[in-house]
Amino acid sequence: MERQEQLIAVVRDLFNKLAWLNKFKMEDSLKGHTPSEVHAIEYIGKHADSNVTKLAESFYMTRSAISKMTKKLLEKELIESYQKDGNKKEIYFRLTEQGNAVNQIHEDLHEEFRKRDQAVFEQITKEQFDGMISLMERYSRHLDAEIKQQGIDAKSE
Amino acid sequence: MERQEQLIAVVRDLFNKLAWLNKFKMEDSLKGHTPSEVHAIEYIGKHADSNVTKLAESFYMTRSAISKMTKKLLEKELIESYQKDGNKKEIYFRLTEQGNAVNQIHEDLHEEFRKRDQAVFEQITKEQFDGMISLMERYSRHLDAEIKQQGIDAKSE
DNA sequence: GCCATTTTGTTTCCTAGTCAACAAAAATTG
DNA sequence: CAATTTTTGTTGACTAGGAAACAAAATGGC
Repeated sequence: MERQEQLIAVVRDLFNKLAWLNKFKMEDSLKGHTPSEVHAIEYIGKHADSNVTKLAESFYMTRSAISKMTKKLLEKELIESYQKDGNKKEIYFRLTEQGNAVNQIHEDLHEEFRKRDQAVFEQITKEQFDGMISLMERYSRHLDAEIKQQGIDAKSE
Repeated sequence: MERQEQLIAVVRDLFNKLAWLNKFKMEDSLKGHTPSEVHAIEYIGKHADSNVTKLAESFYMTRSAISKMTKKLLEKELIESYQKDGNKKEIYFRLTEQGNAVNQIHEDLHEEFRKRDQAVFEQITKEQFDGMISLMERYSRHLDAEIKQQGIDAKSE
C-alpha cells in the first residue's frame, strides 16, 4: 500500500476505535445527550456568539441538522438564545447553568481520557509532536486550497 | 490546550475536512451508492469470506446496520452470498462483476486523491513516517488493552 | 432609496444507522 | 449425548442527519 494511504488508513482506524471506546464512558456519564449535542455544548461554551451557521461550518454538518439539534438543547434548557440590537436575523447561543454543568462533566471525562492515554503520548518527543502538527496543518491548508479551487464554499471555522 | 488534546483536535478536524471534500467527488462518480456501501464493497473485494459480523467489527458498526446494507448490495447485485459445506449459519459475501466495476471506479478515485495530496506527503521523511505509524500502532494497542480491560468485546479486525 | 442577491434559520420528507427482540445454528458444558 | 450458552443474522421501531424548499432579514449595486 502507498504510505499515504497507509497513514490515512491507520489514523482512521485509530479514530474509529477511540471514538467507539469513549462512547461507552460518555453514554454512561452523559446519558440523555448525544455525542453531537455534547460537542455542540462544548463549542458554545468555548465560542462567544455561536450560531447555527458557525456550528454547522465547524462541524461540517448542515444548518438543517444544527437547527434541529439546538432546538432540542433549548428545550432541554442546556443553552439559551439571544439576539443583538439592530439584527433581527442572527440568533446566538450561550450555555445555561445546566449547560455549563454538562460541559463540566464532559471536561472531566476528557481529563480522564487524557490520563488514560497519557503514557502513549509521553513517548513522543517535541520534534515528533511538532512535526506531526505541522504536517496536519499543511495538509489542512492544502485541502482548503482544493476546496476553494473546486468552488465549494466551506469556510472551515 | 494539552498537546494530546491538540493533536486529537487537529486530526479530527483534518479528517472531517478530508471526508467532506472527497464526498463531492465520490457522489459524482459513484452516484447511487453511499460511502458506506462503497466502503463495504472495498472490504469485500479485499477480504475473502467476508460476512456481516466481520464487516461490523471492522467498521465499528452494528450487525444490524451491516445486515441491511448487504441486503441492498445483494438487491443491486453488486455482491453475492454463498455458504460453506457443513455450516448453515454463516453467510459469506463476494463481489459480482458489477461490484468489481464499482470497486475499480472507487480505486481510481483513490488514486486521484492520492495524486492530489501527494505533494503534502512527499515532504515527510522516512523517519517521520515510521515514527508516526509506530505511534498510531502503539496507541491502537493501548486502546485494545483498555477495551479488553473494560470487558467490552471488540476484536477490532 | 429601491430591487436583486445573499445569508440565516426552519420545516418537511427521506435514509442510514442504532437498539432491542428474536430465531436458528453452532459451540460448550456436564 | 442432552441442555445450556454463544454466535450469527434479521426485523421493527426509533433517531440523527442530509436535501430541498422556503420565509425573513440583511447586503449590495445602481
